[in-house]
Amino acid sequence: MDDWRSDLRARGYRLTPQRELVLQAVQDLDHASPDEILTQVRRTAEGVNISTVYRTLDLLERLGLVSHTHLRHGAPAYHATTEPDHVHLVCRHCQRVTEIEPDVATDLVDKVAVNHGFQTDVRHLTLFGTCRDCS
Amino acid sequence: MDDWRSDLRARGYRLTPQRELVLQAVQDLDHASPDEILTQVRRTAEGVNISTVYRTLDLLERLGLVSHTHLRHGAPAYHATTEPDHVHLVCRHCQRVTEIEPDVATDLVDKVAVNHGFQTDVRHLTLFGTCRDCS
DNA sequence: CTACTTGCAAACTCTTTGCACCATA
DNA sequence: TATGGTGCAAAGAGTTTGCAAGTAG
Repeated sequence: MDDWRSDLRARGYRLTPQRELVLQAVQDLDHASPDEILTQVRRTAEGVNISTVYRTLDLLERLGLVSHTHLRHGAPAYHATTEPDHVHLVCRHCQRVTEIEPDVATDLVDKVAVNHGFQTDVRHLTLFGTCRDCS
Repeated sequence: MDDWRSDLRARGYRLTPQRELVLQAVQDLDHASPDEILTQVRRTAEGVNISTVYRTLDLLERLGLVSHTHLRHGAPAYHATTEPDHVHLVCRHCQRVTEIEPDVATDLVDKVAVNHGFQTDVRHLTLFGTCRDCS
């Protein structure tokens, strides 16, 4: 929760305001696109550039602090790994995104591990379909 | 299997060589990107344009003849709906894509239907993680 | 013939990269 | 002060759109 800063430095990276702001924005926004993250960051630091956001998200993801999924067509959705894990339901009709408990996938994850030796990253699991209201 | 042609016309669309070729390419290639589909189509009809491929994939998807998922970063992967349903496993390390039987997801699909009233489209289900060889 | 389709080119969105300047450690 | 990081601008992928010319029905 706290000392990603030490970890960052321990790996030879520098702690910059941009990196703190991007991480903060990811935590505050939840499921934000790089562009939305930039907008949020710019509320505090106007001069920050989109390419810095991309580079930083990449770094934070490699450090295990953030993670991304593809919920919509174009841009990926980033969220902080400090949040509890969850699975996403995306409705193809109304585009609504719902977060649900990850344990609905336990059976699936186990079967795939046993049958195929595949370790599923549940945080990237997204189900596309039709929600209650649209069916 | 056969008379999508009648269906197409019944809905007021025209049957063009481009449409036949794109559908054929999707069936032949499996998991191809729009760009790969174009390359395949051009082996027969050189003059076909990428925008026609996009427009045609869109149409074929609306007619229920093809379907797409996001297996890699950029381009979507199209496959024919005549193929048996399957779930995709994508390894984040070696990028390998494996198709598995859709029944591993039965429990998940049922739970989500009961608990959230959500109808999952199993054909779009993709699990990201680490394959046996990479773990 | 007429309306639907296509090819072409330009525009757009999202992302990456090279480079000179800047700032952390 | 040395090296890693940033902003900027330009280049790249992937996709969409307007329009004139082509063609299926």
